[in-house]
Amino acid sequence: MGPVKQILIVDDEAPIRQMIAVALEMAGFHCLEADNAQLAHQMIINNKPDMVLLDWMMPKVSGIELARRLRSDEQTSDIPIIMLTARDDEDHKVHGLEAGIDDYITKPFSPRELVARLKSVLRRVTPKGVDQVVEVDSLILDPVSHRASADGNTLDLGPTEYRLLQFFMTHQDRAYSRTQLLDMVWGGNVYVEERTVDVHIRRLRKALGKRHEYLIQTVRGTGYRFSTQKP
Amino acid sequence: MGPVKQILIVDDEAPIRQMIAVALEMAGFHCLEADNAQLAHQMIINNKPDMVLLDWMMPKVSGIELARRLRSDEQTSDIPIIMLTARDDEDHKVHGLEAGIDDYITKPFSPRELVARLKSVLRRVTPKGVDQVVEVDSLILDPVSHRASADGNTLDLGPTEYRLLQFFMTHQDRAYSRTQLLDMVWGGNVYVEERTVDVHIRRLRKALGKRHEYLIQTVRGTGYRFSTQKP
DNA sequence: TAAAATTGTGACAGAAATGTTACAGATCGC
DNA sequence: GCGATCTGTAACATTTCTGTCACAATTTTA
Repeated sequence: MGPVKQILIVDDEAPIRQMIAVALEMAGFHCLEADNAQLAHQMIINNKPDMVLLDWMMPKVSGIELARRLRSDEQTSDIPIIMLTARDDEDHKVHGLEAGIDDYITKPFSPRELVARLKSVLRRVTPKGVDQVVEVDSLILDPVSHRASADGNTLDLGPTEYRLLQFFMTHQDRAYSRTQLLDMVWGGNVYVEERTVDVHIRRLRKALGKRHEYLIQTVRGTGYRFSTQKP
Repeated sequence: MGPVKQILIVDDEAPIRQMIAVALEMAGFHCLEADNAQLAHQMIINNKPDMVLLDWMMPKVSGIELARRLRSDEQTSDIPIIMLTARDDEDHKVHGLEAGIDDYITKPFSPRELVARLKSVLRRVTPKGVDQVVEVDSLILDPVSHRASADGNTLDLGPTEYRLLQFFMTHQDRAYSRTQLLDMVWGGNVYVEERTVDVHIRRLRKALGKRHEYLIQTVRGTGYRFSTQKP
């Protein structure tokens, strides 16, 4: 077991912070606490915690705002973030994903659940900020210029295909159901047939070409997965 | 649609147990019952249920005490617990939180409420808690990427074979009858010939290959068992 | 040892899931 | 308004999976 992980808890309500802190300490983590975003930012820069637990709703600077700032700063863009959110709001989830949130926990949650999710995220340290160029097997996605290219050639993708590819490239090695993809890529509250996902998958595969289409794998009975490891 | 969830109901009053059991069976769960903590503990170790419904007040060993024991044992610390409590006592809730209770239901409650809470907890806990990578003798099952591999090569499994393997890998060293397997892996309310299990076992063994097929052992007259220990 | 259970195995047809194509309406820049 | 894209669906084509059956192989029983 590696060194003790430092977790920064950011929430303006002291009781919640403490409850979380107790649970985490019992699970063998080391906790830092901050009751506002400014202080949190300071502590993050000074202490470089291994993860930040961030309350969505906070006075002044909101959690999501802080998340954006952390992501846009080279120095802090690697640190995984778990968002604590009071409502089960799909819109928020989508925005959160864009801001590079690694996971969500909806209040109320049990300490055990928190610890489990936290461990899961730590295990999967995918320190890719959202605004970072992602490269996979000479497939390059540049969110800044909003273009994807393979072997130097720009891919001709529609907006949806681009978002789909972006989502996949930042969430590799994980199987997603059609519903999840609709949630994450289309945005939760649209009603679209599940089969529509298949069609877009097909378009994306076609655009990727023979050389790269293997990256998008179908997981029969479940959905799809993006992985460099061949099926 | 995963395997059917097994719920253990622990309460010393038989009518309450039955009422709960009926409600849960109707909702598609599979129920086990225990009328005291000792028996419950035994059943939990033997059957590894997906969740425990635990009455707070019981003769001899109380519910909260059993919860603590379950939590402190590595083997059972993952199993979610919902506490059935007669009074709406805040103190208890706090103690319960520390003991890792996942939710509370205050008696009297409606069956619908119970099922709703139970599903909610399963939804929250199951994906992350159970989504642990399982590894057995260089056989790896990763529920997140929904992939099983042996010696680095992905196994080619159909959905049912995958679920079967997943069930076995998380329920090792215990023999299951064909009926039980149909309940757990197929889902209780389908009518399928028992021999069908044999066929899937055969397919799974084939997919595992010579090197690993020994893991699935035939228990003549009973069913099958998954174990690294040769018979 | 023969008969009876029990389990292993291969084949197959129907079912289910996914791939693929075509198309009509929507959207957008001009 | 107009052409070019892009989208979501429906319809049809393919692939893959499933449950059974019939028969073989193995173990138990008598």
